[in-house]
Amino acid sequence: MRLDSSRARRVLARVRATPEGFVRAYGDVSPGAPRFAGSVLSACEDPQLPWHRIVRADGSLAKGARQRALLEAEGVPFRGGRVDMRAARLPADVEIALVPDADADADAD
DNA sequence: AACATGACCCCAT
DNA sequence: TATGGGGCCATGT
Repeated sequence: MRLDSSRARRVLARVRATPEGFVRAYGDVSPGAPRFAGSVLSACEDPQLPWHRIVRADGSLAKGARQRALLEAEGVPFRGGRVDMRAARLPADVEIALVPDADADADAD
């Protein structure tokens, strides 16, 4: 797996652009090829990469308890065993951190 | 060039 | 909400 390929770099860029306290789905960082995102993260050994902020579209985690611990440490909200996507998911095309507005959309719908 | 695999996603039970 | 089945794309053999 070449992490320097155009696609891989695009994925990594989005992963790195995911602000602390938020998450994005595989499909968000790799539109059309969510599984590719998984391959990239699996291959990337960069300890600075916030791989834990990438979760499945339904909020479930690929790396289980370890991933959950990292997310909870950042304040990512959970609902049952998965991330509360409604509140923590970042729009697919956002590349900058936003000021969290907690209850704004937390109970709105 | 064909086949198998994957840190997935969606729709229908 | 939980399961099952089928479809997707990019890679590695």
